[in-house]
Amino acid sequence: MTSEPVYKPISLDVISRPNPVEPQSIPQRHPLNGTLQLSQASNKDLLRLLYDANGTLPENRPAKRSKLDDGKSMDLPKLPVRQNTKRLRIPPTLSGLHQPPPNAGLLPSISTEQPEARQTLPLQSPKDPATDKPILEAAMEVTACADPEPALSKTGKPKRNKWSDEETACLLKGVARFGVGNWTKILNCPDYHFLKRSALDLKDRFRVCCPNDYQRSKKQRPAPRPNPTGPGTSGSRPGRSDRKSGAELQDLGINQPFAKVQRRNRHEYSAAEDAALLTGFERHGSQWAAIRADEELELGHRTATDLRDRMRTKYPDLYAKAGLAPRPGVFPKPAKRGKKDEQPKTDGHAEVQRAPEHALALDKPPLLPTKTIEPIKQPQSSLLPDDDLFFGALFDGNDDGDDDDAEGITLDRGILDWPLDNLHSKPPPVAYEMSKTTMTIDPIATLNLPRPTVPQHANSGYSALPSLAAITAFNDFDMAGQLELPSLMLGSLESDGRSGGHFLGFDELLS
DNA sequence: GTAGGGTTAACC
DNA sequence: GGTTAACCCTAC
Repeated sequence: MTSEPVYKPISLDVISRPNPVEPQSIPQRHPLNGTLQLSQASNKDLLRLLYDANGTLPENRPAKRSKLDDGKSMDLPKLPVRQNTKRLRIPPTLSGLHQPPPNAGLLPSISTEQPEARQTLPLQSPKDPATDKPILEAAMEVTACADPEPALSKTGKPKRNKWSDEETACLLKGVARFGVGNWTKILNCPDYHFLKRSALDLKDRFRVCCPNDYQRSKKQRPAPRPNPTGPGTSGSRPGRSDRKSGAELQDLGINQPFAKVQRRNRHEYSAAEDAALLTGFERHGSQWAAIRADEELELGHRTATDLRDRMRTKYPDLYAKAGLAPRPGVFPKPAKRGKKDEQPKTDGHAEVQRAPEHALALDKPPLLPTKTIEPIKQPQSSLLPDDDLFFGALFDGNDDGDDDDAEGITLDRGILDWPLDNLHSKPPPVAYEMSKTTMTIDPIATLNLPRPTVPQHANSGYSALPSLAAITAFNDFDMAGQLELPSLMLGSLESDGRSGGHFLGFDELLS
């Protein structure tokens, strides 16, 4: 009887042992509740779980951007994203601060008020040799100039923000550089500085300063520069007009007539065009190019996008019935000043213009899957107070001056100490509690997830999240009471890159 | 080519 | 200054 030599493990064996946290071919079990987890799962596997409890992936997934509303699921409120605006870049260490933290109930409410520290600046400060003022004081003046608090008049209304000569000079230089009509470019150009102006403000100001140039840009014909000897041209009120003379423009280095930004002239739609568009829409659906190419309709002078826009504007109900998203329009528009009681017209469906009854025979089945859109989904409103459904101002880099109350959120430094000071306080028993000043959210309770069967952590009072397998094991639970996984986790299941999400790897998700 | 959404002119 | 709608940009 020969005995095998005893194998002694070497360090290489230890190194080569499978990493317990990496995906393996052997099905792993949940470390807490022992639930079998999927191995080597792909995003497709995950989609199967999410779409169908039986594990079948629907072949007809929703088309791009056309969300199926099965009435069983609800959407989390999405952050409005504005294109062409510079979104604030959040440092990696701060990313996620705009999302509810895992234990939001432990954190104090976030105040939008200015920190008190700003009012308790040290009195002594080194002096700026240029101005002989304390540097801090000078800095505060600059800050106040760049972002002034809206001064209130006696009537309580914000005072008119008069244009300074410097602002006007910036505007005129910008117009000379970018052309009449490129107001946003001028506004966003770092070379020019404006005090809480919108692109509309720039246009209005230019119309005041250079009415002839503004009108000429509309008519697309050159005109001689106005009298360079004095302000105001034809019909101006001497002494009061802000019109800029040729000499003043030349002082700013503007010697050439203002260029006009390339933009097609507007053409009103005639009744015949609208009728043809409706006919084309009935005939071709949202194939705008086909409508345009339909010679019988005589809409070839409009672009496909023009036709889409007109349909969307003129007949939003028909447009929506075709499964197309309505024009965002007024969202996120700030509430009107002094008309807070009025219901803002935000959804575009409550007051849509009706198409002529004769225009479309809607008794026939629609060309595209119909989609009923509820103005407000009640479960959403139970998640967050109405006031908090608007997040746009956080990322709105284009302050047009109307968002006077849209101050940036200031995090109190004490926010980091608060959880430690309240470590032993119990979480709120309900999903959220809201008073006039504070709101706390327990995201776990809010998600209404199935209760896990695992034992709770000793002394912690909190339960571990159930495994994904445990969640998806519910085949017959009431979907109406559940939430879709938040888009922050899954990126976008619609492959809509605009949402900025991405598919998380399965191991990422489990982690 | 289409959809979503931003920009701008015109009007009040 | 607010509203509306035509025009425009860009991701997909």
